[in-house]
Amino acid sequence: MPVSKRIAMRTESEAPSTRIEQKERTRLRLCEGALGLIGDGRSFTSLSLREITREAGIVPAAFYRHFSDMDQLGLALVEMGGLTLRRLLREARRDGIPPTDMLRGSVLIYKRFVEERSLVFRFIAGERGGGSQVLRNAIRTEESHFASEMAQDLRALGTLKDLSSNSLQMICGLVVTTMLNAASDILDLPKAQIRQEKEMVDNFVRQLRVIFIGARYWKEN
Amino acid sequence: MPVSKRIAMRTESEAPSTRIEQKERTRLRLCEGALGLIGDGRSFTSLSLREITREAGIVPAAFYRHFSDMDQLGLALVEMGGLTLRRLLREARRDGIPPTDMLRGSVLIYKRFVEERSLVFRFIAGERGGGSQVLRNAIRTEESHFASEMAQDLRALGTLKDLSSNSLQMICGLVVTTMLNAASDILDLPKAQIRQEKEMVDNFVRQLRVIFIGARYWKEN
DNA sequence: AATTACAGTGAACATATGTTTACTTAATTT
DNA sequence: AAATTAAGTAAACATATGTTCACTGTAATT
Repeated sequence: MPVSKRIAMRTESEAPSTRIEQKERTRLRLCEGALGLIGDGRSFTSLSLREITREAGIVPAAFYRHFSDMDQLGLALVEMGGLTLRRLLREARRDGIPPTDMLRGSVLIYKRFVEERSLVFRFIAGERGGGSQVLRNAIRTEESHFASEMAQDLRALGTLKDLSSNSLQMICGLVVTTMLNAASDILDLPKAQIRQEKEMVDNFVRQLRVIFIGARYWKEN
Repeated sequence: MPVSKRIAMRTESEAPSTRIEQKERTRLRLCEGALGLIGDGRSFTSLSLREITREAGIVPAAFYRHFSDMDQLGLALVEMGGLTLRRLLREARRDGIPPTDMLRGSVLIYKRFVEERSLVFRFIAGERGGGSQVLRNAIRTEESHFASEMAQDLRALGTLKDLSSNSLQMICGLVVTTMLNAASDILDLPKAQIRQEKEMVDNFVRQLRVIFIGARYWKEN
């Protein structure tokens, strides 16, 4: 089952391999190993150090060259999750928002985005409420950064002009949690059940619509 | 560390103990043992059968007299969670909604409710997005029942008269996920940090307000 | 060219795990 | 009162775990 039968030090046509590059590479293999196991339907907290190193193709003891602890690996994954979320916003900024039926368009883009990065989202959605205190807090921080960036973008777009930045932040927080909840739903969609899929997307779109209507009519204090 | 040093069969002043009662009792001890470990900051998926039986004061093999599987124990806990949610609504129905500042009042009641049943809510909040597929689906079902009941209650109260029951269900779904997200926040509140506590409650209240404003101005299709 | 730093090895450790099997012992049924 | 049922026991099993230690080979530094 281990995904890599590659040995670690022998640089087999992989790259010129400076030392730090090589270290980076196996560090990444550890992260991806963990994500891979999560993809098999396991929760991060239930993973053992040994299966992860097995997956990464190194010996258990070598784990400690990269992380002092499973929690540290978890934090690295949270950071990957944060980067992923930022990329979502960056791409949205670049491509602009779909001109007609903005919300539905955005939701479909988001859905695709989640599906293409299913492992990271599984991890985030999974450890957000469960896992260890440390991870939960780290994820919360990442979420709130994400919400802040989203608020900035909305400001820049001139959406919801009348809201105080405080209120805007609070609303973006609500949007973010709704998005992450939806991520979990998206990932659990039975394959090729387009009926159920339509329904889920529809529900998601309508929930966001409710939030934005609420935001438009929001009165400070 | 095991919370019960009590032996199982010897009925030591516990009760008259018919056989089924006794079985029920240790079954409960298994559930509570699991919840207890979750309370220590562990996720359900990471618990082992053996620690749970240790906690319950029985021998590992005896576990199978009650559940064929850890997943089955999980499902029992989900059911407990469902019952807990129903009780929340039942009490709300009985006591009525706080007359002034309804939302804030409800939130404070909910907060207290969550804190008093922290273990069940930790479990639900934790396994909702993570854990096994089976558990996630079971929790989803429970959530949707909860949302339905809430919708019924809102109907009976004459709130949001103009909404189709479909839309009402969708909005209650949003409220429920927001509540469960908040539950996670409530449980992670650092003890006696009333500043942070106020802020969290405030945010929660305002998010719900946004949703209900959105609901009031919602137009079908 | 000689030295050093260090990512990865391999073996050993003490413990923990899930599941099975034959058993005991008390409540229930006959 | 005797026979049956079944919750809980005790021991054994094969495997898995996290962490340690002295090691090796090579890229990097001197």
